[in-house]
Amino acid sequence: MIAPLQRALIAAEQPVLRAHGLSMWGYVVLSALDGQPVRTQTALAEFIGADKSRIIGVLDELENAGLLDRTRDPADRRARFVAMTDEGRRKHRAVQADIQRNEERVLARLDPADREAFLRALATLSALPPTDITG
Amino acid sequence: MIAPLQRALIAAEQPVLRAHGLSMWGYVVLSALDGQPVRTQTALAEFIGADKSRIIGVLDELENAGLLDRTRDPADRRARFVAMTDEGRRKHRAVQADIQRNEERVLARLDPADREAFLRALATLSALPPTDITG
DNA sequence: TATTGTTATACTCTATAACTATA
DNA sequence: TATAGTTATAGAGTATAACAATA
Repeated sequence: MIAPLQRALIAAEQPVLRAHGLSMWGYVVLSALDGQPVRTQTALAEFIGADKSRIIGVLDELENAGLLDRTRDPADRRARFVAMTDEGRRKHRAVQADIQRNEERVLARLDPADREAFLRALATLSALPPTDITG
Repeated sequence: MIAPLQRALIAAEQPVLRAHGLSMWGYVVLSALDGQPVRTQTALAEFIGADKSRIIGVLDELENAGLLDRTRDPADRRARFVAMTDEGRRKHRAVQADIQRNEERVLARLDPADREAFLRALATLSALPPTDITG
């Protein structure tokens, strides 16, 4: 049941992201940086369930677009501190608002009590460490 | 929230499927055939959200393993009627039982009311035509 | 020697376009 | 001419391994 739902939700996000000039991974990265920045790209990649080599092109694009900054950690010049810029925060909020507007429309299909429980359950399950699910 | 949950659930299914000698798509096809067989492979592919060319190798494997039959429709010799064999049904039930046992364990994290509402909401949303979600 | 970020390479998946056989 | 199934090819996405800089 989750698979077709996710497929449809991704399809719904696509035109919104395109309108904002963002890739799916770009949005995922910005979402991960929302709130707290991150000390290493490796940690960022692991957090979003991607390989460290996979996000480099994404970070390049986001940096070129002025949506985030990569600054070397003076204490360990190997590491690159990654943080959103103000423009990145604005962009992320705008995209998120567009996406959530559509999600609201979809969630309106549920009766209010189920909707609350659904989101609560989803939050609980998605926050579990993957090993708790794989066993 | 759905993306990481699905990733973890797929990771959990992988060893179970491997133990039964089934691929992910193989399991999806068997699940789709559970209950009613299908008159054409194209319809089957569309039903599971795949391209018709993508499931051919899967159908070959399942047929070679004796889990399904492909018989030509006498009324239209282009079409191939696809149906599970008894062994296919047994295999599907066995795999499904293993997978659901793990899902039960995960769902036990939710309190019973949320769990019921979660499954009900998921059934509602996953049954929507994709266009209802994309808008 | 180990780790961070990067690049290069290979591999897997998937989509698209031909091809056949039937209609 | 159109459709069902199949095959072949190309493209995207992903993982793996090698590399340079720093620790």
